[in-house]
Amino acid sequence: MKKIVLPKKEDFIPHLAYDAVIFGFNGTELKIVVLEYQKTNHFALPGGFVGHNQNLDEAVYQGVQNRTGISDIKLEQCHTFGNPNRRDKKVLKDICEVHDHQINDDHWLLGRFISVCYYALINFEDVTLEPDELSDSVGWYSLDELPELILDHKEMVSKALEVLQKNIDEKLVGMNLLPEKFTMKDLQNVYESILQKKLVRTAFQRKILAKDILVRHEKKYTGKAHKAPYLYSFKSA
Amino acid sequence: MKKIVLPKKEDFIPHLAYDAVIFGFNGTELKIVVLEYQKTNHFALPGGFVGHNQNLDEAVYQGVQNRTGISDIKLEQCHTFGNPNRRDKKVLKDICEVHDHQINDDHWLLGRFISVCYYALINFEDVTLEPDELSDSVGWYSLDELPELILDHKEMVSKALEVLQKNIDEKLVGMNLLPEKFTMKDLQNVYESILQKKLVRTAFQRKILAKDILVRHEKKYTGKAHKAPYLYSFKSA
DNA sequence: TTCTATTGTATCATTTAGATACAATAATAC
DNA sequence: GTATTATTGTATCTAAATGATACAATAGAA
Repeated sequence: MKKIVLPKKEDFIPHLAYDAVIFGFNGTELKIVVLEYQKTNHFALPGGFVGHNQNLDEAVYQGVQNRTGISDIKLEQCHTFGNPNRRDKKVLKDICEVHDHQINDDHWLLGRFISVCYYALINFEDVTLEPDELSDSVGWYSLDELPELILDHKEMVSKALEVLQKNIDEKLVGMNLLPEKFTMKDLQNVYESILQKKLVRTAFQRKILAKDILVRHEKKYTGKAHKAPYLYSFKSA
Repeated sequence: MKKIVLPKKEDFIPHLAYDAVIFGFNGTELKIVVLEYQKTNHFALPGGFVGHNQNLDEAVYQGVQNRTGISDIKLEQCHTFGNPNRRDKKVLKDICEVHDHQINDDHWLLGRFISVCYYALINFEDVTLEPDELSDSVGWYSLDELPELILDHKEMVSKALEVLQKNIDEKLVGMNLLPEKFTMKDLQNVYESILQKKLVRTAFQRKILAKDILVRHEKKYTGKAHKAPYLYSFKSA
C-alpha cells in the first residue's frame, strides 16, 4: 500500500474547506460524483482546502478540474456550512488507519472546519474520474441511490440541488450538462432530472423555443421508426 | 479618546469573518445599517468574527443582536466572498491611527479574510443602534443614498438585496420588517421597496389575500378623509 | 403500402396577472 | 345635515402564460 501524504497545514487557510456537488447527466439521469473509501465504508463529496493567497472560487475550480479532468466547468456557490458539530474525528482516523498511517487527535485535519459548498455542472461524457490520495475509488451515483455520506454531505447535496433548481431557467444549466448538440428531448430530460418531476412536452418545447437561446441544426437519425428530432445547440452569446 | 481594544486573534477562527446587511423598514423606505468611521471617512457594514467553537449562524445572530438591541431577527446567508484581493490594509490602519493606536503591518486583522455575508431583517421601530469599539457612529441609509463602502461591501449589499428579492414570496419577509399589525399598503410598500418597482395595488391585494397568511383585525383610523384600511397580522404558524 | 412511435406545431381550455370600474367610507368643507 | 375628496376593498374585464388535446409529418419496420 502506497504511503499517504496528507495536505500540509501551513499551505492552507486553517479551519476552512470547500466541498463540491459535481453534477453530470448521462443522457437519462442526473448523477453526482462520490468518493469511496471502501475499506472503511465511508463515502464523501470531493472537497479540498483554500491556499493562503488563492481565490476561493479558483480553489474549487482547480479541485473539480483535477478530479474530473474537465476544464469547462460551471460553478455556483450554494451555501457555507458552519456548524461546529460538523466534524467527526473517527472518519478520518478510520481512513488513515487502513493506510497504516497514524494521526494524532490534535491533528489540524481533525479540527473544526467551516465548509463552502458549491455545485459544479460538467459534461458527463468527457470525464475521467481521479480518486485522491486517500480514496480507493470514485464513482457516479444517482440522487436516489446515494450511499450514506459522511458529516453533513447529504445536506450539501440537498442544498446544491435546491440551488440548481432555483437557477434552472436563469443560468441555462443545460449548456454545461449536455454535449454540443442535443435534441429537445435530451434537454427536457435534463430539466426533469433536476426538477424531479415530469414536464408537459409541448409546453416545454414552446417555452424553450420562445426563450430564443437555441440554434436548430440538422435532424438526428437514430434508426428508430419515427420522425427524427432536430438537433440543437445553445446560441453562443 | 478612549483606548481601543482590538479583538484577540486567539479567540476567533483566523482569516474568517462575517458581514451583515441589516435591513429595516421605516414605513416608507428600506434602509440598511452602516457603520461610520467619520474621521477617516470610511463606511462599512457591521461584521465580526466566529469563535473557535461557535456556530457560524450563531455568531452572526449575536453580532446583529448586539448592534441593534433586537432579538427577533430573521437571518439568511447570501454568499461567501473569497477573493484574496478583498483586503485593504490602509482602511484599518487609518481607523487605528485616529485612535492613536499603532498596528503592525503583519497584524492578523490586516491579513486575508474570507467573509460570509448574511442579510438580517429587523423591526426598525425597536432598534437602538450601537456603534462598536472603532466606529464613531452608526446610521440607517437608504439603498439609493449609500455612501461609498470599504472593500467589497457594496457588492455584499447588492448580493443581499438580490437574495432577498428571490426569497420575498417564499420566506414571508414582511413578518420581520413590519410591526405586529400593519395595513395592506404597508405590506405593499415593503414589497415595492425590496423589488424596487411599483406593483399593481389590486393585483397585489388579491395575491396576498389568496396566500391565506394574514389575519384581518380592526380598522385603522388615521384621521384622513377616506375609507379606513383594515389592519392585518401574519397568521402565527 | 400499411403500421407504429415520436416529433413539431396548432388550437383549445384554464389559470394567472394587469387594467378598469365602482361601491363603501372617513373625514372635511359647506 | 349634505356634498366633496381620497383611499380602500372587491368585482369584472382583458391579456398573457401555461396545461391539455389534437393532428399532420415522418423514419423506419412489418
